Amino acid sequence: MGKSFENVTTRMAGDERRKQILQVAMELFSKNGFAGTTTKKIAQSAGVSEATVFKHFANKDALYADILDYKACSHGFDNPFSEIAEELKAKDDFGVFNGMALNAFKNHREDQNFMRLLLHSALEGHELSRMFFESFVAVMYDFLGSYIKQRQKDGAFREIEPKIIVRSFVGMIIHHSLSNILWDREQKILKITDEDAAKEFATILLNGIKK
Amino acid sequence: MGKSFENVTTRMAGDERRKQILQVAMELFSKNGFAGTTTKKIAQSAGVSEATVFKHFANKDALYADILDYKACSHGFDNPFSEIAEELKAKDDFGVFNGMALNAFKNHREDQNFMRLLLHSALEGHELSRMFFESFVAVMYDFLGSYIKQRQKDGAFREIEPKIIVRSFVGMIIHHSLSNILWDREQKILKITDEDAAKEFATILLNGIKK
DNA sequence: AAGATAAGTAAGTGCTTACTTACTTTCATA
DNA sequence: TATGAAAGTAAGTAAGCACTTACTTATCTT
Repeated sequence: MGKSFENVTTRMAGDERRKQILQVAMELFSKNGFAGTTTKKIAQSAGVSEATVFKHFANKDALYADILDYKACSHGFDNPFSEIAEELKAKDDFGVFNGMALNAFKNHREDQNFMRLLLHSALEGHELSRMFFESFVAVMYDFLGSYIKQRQKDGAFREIEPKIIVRSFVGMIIHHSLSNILWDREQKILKITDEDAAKEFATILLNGIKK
Repeated sequence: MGKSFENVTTRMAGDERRKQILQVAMELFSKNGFAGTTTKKIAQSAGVSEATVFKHFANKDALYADILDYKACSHGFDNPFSEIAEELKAKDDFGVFNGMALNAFKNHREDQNFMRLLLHSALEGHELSRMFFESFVAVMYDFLGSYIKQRQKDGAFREIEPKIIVRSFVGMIIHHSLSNILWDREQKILKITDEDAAKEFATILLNGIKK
């Protein structure tokens, strides 16, 4: 008795197991960093032997790198502007900035592990960090920067270097999310809904740069 | 020949050696994190044997913990408002926010290793993170928050929850420093002097919250 | 039902890790 | 100038690391 329960087959299809290992590996890497996470722990958390982990991934580095692909394809760093396409077209400035912030807060909240992983990889100087930066951050600076430039031409915003404006706004957003993830999980310092935070940040920024 | 040079005594007084080991250890921990830094590397970087490191520190954990004491006591998280006391008294709003930003940028620039160490410790859930948060961040939110509240009473600022304003401004500052330390060391995305950045951030924020 | 293929593992490999032991060298002071 | 304490080390140790080998099971195909 009992034995039969322990003996239930846990064999999975290759793709399924791969995904499962990636999932638990991301959680561990996000908690303990690359060097702080052992392949043994990953295997244990996934409920397989270490050898199985190395059947699915050439080595620890490849496993780490594949997390990025996995994230990029599944949830994806899809264009953060697809969600605010209408506002952009309509030049609804509040809609644009408010929407961006709301979207970011939602993603950060749902993907705290990935946020932590990105920070770890930035500190460790891992390539993941550079890839994310180039394929996401730089693109966002360009895109939002060019929207701001257009609105300056329209006479809606003051003539400030657009990238400074982007940095200001991104700073508000990232710092707010990081505060909630890293330092003030219980929101002792500032308790506020995502909606209110987005509204306030967008308002402060837009008043700060309007003509 | 040569021998005599290699033989020059490098023996140090105990306290001196201790400090030197702490110094190189902090650099390594800030680069590679706790798990990513080996006691062997620390010893090599300090130019002593591993055994010597363990003569001075009971174990790797104690060495890490002592770095925090060392930093907390030496530079200390001293009050960030002592440098802008005059501006605060004169209610020179631009002076206050510009001065805070400039001060922060200077500290972050001079102490990149400590910034990185703080981030590592936040991710690893180390006590250093909590200590820093309570003795520095929380205090700053209170202090700057109460200045803002006063200026709202004076009719200078709009009635926004002061802590949201603090978060906005701190976000701009921290994110700018972190960008320069972690993601964009060569300032490919945004090249700007500390002075200009402080001025622009202060201007955007003050226009964003003024009545 | 047989054979091919893929999922999975027990038991290693050589290397690195944090840490120790047993010893030598330096140097201030009596 | 002899001595004792402190600075320093060479050469370990056991445990842990990423990764491999040689093998066993399960499942799908024909």
